[in-house]
Amino acid sequence: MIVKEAIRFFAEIGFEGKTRDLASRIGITQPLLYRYFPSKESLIERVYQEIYVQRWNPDWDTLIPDRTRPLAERLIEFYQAYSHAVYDYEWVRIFLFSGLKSGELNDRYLSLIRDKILRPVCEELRHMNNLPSTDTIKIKEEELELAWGLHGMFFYRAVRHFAYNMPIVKNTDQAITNDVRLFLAGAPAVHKDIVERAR
Amino acid sequence: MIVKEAIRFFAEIGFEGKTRDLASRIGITQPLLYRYFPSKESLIERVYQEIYVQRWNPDWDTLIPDRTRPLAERLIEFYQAYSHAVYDYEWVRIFLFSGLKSGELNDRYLSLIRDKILRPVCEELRHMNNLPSTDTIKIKEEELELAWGLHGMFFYRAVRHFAYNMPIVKNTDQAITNDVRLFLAGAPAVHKDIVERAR
DNA sequence: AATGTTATTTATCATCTGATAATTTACATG
DNA sequence: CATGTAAATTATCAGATGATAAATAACATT
Repeated sequence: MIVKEAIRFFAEIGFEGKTRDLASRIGITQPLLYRYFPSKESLIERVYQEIYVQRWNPDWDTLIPDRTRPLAERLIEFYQAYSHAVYDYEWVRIFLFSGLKSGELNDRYLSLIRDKILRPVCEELRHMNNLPSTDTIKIKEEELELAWGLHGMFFYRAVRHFAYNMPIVKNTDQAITNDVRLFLAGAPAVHKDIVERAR
Repeated sequence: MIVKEAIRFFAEIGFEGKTRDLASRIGITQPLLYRYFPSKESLIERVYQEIYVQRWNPDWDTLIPDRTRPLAERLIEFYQAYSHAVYDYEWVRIFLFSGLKSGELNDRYLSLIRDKILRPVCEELRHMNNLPSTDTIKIKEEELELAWGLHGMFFYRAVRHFAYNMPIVKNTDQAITNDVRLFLAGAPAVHKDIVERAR
């Protein structure tokens, strides 16, 4: 109960939220928190762990590189599934709070995004557009930045909604579909130049 | 001096930053702050004002709708110019902190983005792709959401850099150019369907 | 019901924090 | 140089805040 409410509480208020307010929300007294957690900091650590756990489904590892299916289909399926895991009030806000605080914790997760989503996307884009494989010409920063653009379309929607409190788009799945289609239709126009430039 | 350092300070620490720490940074004593500002809250208000001022250049109003030039050229010029105004440590972080805190202040600014950037972009996209004008068929939520995608590519880069502390991309102008080119090349593939669906 | 153990609350501490009052320093003006 | 005013510092306050200790309530076992 403490952890569950702490996640909600810190997501809403930020980590400067007072232990008394948290306790009052749970319906217990403030010192009771200290029977279960030695300090506020340790409770926050627990919140981090809880929040970061199980946000990546191992099935997704094989989803993006599966060339038996059209890339658009794979990316749409992936981002729709992924959105169900991370398009979430608590996750988005705690991720932002944590980033603004130190950034340490986000590093791990951003590496995951880069290695499990963006690099594979670059590889598939190369393949789709008949460009040299990433073995012969390795992925360039500028190329990865293009893929971050796709991720930005996706994640900025969550930022607008959960951090800026903008009204939610009616059909998220449709918006994701549009983003991916636009991205894949537009990528060839710039991707080739980027790879050429990299030679 | 107080305001200048307060901006830097609150951007770094967040609005929970202590007045003593701020004073110590400026090199003055904490009570002296209260000679110039009646409360911490009023100082934060001042920081808001200072930060939001002059972030929009009136010249930009006519830049995006100027059909004598190619749309790509206009959008690239706009976003490169715009990035010089807002791609900034203090602005991005205070905007995020303020959003996470209440969202009130961001509303005004997001309305500006919508009305001065995204709606014009939708109108130009309609024109470029020979779709009905926004007078006959008004801009749909889903269509605006597409344009938010472009903005997301742009702004999420700033979030990654200033909130998550990711290393900066070497050539921001090139990245913006790529984003706009990709967006304009990809938009026709989805834009028509969206407008059709709106009928 | 008696007794020991665990869970929870009440009372409290030391420190921090925004804010104010009293005092001192710096400075401008004649 | 004297004197009045503004600027800044020192000394403090009241309430908040993370954390601890002591007391009480709840509960399980016999």
